[in-house]
Amino acid sequence: MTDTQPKSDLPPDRAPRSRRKRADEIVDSIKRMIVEHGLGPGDRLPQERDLITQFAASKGTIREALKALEVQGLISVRTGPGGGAFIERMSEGRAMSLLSNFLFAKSISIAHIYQMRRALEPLLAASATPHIDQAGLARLEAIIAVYDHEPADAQERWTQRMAELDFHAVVAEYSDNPILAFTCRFLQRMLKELTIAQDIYVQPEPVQRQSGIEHQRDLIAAMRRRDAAGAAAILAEHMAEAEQQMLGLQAKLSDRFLIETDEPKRAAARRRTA
Amino acid sequence: MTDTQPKSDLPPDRAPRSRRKRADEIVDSIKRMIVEHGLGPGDRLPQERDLITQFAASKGTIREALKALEVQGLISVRTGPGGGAFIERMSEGRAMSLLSNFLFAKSISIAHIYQMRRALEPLLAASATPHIDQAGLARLEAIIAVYDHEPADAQERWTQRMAELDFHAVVAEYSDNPILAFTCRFLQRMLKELTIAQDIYVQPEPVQRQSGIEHQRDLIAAMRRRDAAGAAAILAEHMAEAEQQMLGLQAKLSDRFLIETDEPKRAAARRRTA
DNA sequence: AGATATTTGTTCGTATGTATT
DNA sequence: TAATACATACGAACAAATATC
Repeated sequence: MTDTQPKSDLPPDRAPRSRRKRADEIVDSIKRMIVEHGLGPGDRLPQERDLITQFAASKGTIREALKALEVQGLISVRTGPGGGAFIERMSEGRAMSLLSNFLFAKSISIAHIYQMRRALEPLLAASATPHIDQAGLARLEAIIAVYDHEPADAQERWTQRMAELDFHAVVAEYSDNPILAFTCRFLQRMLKELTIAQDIYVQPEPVQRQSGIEHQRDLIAAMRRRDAAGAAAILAEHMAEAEQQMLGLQAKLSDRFLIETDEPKRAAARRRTA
Repeated sequence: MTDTQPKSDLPPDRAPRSRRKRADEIVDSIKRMIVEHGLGPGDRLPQERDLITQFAASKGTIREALKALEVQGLISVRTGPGGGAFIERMSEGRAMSLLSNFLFAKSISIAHIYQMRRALEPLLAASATPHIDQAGLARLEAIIAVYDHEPADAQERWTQRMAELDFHAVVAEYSDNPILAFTCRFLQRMLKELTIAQDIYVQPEPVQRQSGIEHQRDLIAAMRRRDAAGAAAILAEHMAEAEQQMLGLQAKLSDRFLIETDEPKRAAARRRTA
């Protein structure tokens, strides 16, 4: 146990051919310090001054290390008396952004996303069914109200499509499976960000509104009577339908594409330089 | 747990309560610069000196910004002539580490992971079936060879369990769905890191080896004849069986737990300080 | 192989900004 | 308002790494 075997598990990534940077060592040391002292969210790290003496490093190096921890969502730093670095609980939004950075390079399609949603959203609904409360059901009904009528203009159409995704996000809040909930919400976010999806969403009736609403009302009813299997079945059908419609509309628009944020600009820039 | 802040309403995520840091502004500017110039992996950013003049910032501030980008896996920095900051393609390992940081706080159980694996691994196998080649099938067979016999000792038992997970990781390599592949491999990694799973893996016969191997050989055969549906069905059965066995063994050992890396140490530290 | 030029890495001193009291 | 305690930012100098000749 005490022998430090390479274990062949650690270096799957890149060979650290260059010497370890001091700031990175300090990052690891601070991480160790956190777990060894059992620090949790809200607890404060030693202040810069003390870290400087403790690690015998300069201000700049310590700041780099703290910056690294901040980007990872592990700490946040405040100025003023009583300020300093505080342990944070990483927000879901940050985790998703970081993950988006990774998937940025890969080509993600509507088909990829719906392949997963079709499998996972039913599970999500089932796992939320035992835990959702009256307040949650009321929130779902309130969201449906956003799109239970014909949109007046493109702006409202967009709002309705986003609300439809929010519906599923609320369901995720009541799941007892954190990793399932995260994955589903991430997929929902991808749909919001995917440019091709955005193009689809502004099309007239990107999804059969009536049919979708019926499914969602059925889902609420199933959850209310704590029918997990029924909830899953309803969502399976709902997802299959949504997938068909999205793919159908996609066929009319484009073929391939990349993820969200800035890809179109990037592609355009590439074309310019070519 | 002890979320001391009443905080009531507004700030759900991005609360610009404190003034924006200069380094963060520069991070965003550099990101914009990257997409606007259509920079891809391997391309170089301006050197520190130029960034300093360009943003009218000090060296320390620029370095903080670069460190932030580095942690996000967007760039890597090299010294020496021709050195500088280069655009990187974020590695899967880094993405998983970042995601682990997020899920660290939440309690993840074997049941949570297998609930997802049961749904996703069959999809994965199906999506890999049309694309896997002879080399891939050979790799799968080679991995099976690692555990097609009784383990001699605890060390080999562990090695066999890891190889079993690697089997599925190889399948993931041939999927055409990047996000599905990533998710499955992440779940596999969680199983490697979960302490409770580690405890289970050193138990004698944590998984019925014979049955598992049969499934995997069947899977290879199905893939070889390009039978995606068959592959999915085999994996569905395999996962259901594995889940039952893991949960059964878990019941004999523990009840709840947290994720890998340092949680045990942290829990121990808490106990010490208490 | 060794010297050199280039570029990042680290340190120190100092000044400014910001939140608490 | 002022004093205090902390992070934030600047600039100059020096140290270390590495590609090239």
